[in-house]
Amino acid sequence: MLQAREDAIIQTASRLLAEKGFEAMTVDEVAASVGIAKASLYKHFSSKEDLAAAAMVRVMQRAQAYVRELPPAAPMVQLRAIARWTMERMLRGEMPSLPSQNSTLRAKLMADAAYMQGLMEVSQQLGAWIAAAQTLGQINPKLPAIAVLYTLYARACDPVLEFLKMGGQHDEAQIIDMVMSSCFEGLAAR
Amino acid sequence: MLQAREDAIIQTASRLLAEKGFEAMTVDEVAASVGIAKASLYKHFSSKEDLAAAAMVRVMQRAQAYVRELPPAAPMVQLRAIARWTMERMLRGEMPSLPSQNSTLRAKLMADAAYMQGLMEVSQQLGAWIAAAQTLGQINPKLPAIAVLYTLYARACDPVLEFLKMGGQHDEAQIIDMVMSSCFEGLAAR
DNA sequence: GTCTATAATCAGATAGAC
DNA sequence: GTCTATCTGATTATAGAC
Repeated sequence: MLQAREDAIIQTASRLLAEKGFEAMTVDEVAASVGIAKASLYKHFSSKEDLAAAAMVRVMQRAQAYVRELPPAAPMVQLRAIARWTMERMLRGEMPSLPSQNSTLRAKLMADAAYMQGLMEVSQQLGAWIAAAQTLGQINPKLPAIAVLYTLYARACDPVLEFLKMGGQHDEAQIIDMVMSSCFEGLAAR
Repeated sequence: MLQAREDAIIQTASRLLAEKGFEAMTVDEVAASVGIAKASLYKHFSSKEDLAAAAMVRVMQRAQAYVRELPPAAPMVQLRAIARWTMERMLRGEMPSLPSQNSTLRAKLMADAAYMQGLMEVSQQLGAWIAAAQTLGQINPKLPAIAVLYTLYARACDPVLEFLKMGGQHDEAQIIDMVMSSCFEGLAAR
């Protein structure tokens, strides 16, 4: 039940981080939303940064699990699946994207073994699929693999998703299809 | 000279907004960086939000001027030019992208005549070029024009640019070429 | 472990002299 | 218009009872 409580805290923090970002999210708010006192939250996480880091670790572990459990398929299929999964998470407010600027928070993550292991494993698997897809002539071989990797990661904080959602003209499935198309097929006609 | 001072303040704020975001940027910091006292800054801008809004207005007016002064060319050429200009600004730290979450700041911008006029004019011009390019079969006609527009706007805060820059493996021109390629031609090989 | 209450700090905004 | 000094409120974090 301690584990369950911590999970509830992380889940709430994750949602608020996705909605408002690290600076705008307050610890009071997280505690109130979970339904506990702030001091109780601090028994679980020793700082706001620790809490945010825990949220990042959790989403990274989810990504790790997703990548591991993908059924065997062509590399391009895997890459598309990852992009889709990432965008689904984001549209559901489950993607706690941190400001890429906050250096102390980033330093904390870079020192976190669980986070780094997840990041490494996911990046290596994606890197292998990207290289394979390029060899097969399915991914543009002129793009450095690192640029492809970052482009896929960037789907986790693509503002196009929320702008289109706010517009209210399309449902989530349509929005994801559109961004999938512009990401893989590009804006230019084929 | 009052105008010049205000310009200096806005320029500094713009840079800091690009570097750290609205929440992390402090008014103390802006004032110190300009070389004036905080109270003096408040004689020019009545709140931190006003200051950020002024920075957004300025960049919007720059975009407006850029679009207006583009020499006549095929619509696809214009769209590519805009995307490139946007990314150049961003890489130079001159693109004060606001967190899309801050609602009071967004409300302020939506109520700002100068900002809205710039946004409207730019959006209408881009919309016309997008429609023309689709008619010519140069932009994917299956993508709604609004999705294309948002995708172009999103280049102003694309994290791929700064990640690749941080990597240090490529210079700015190469980075922009890569992101231009993934944006217009897509990740998939042609 | 949870709570109430409080300390400590930081940042936005202002007062008032010059 | 600029400054120094200060106010005010919000927020992170902790103390100490239960």
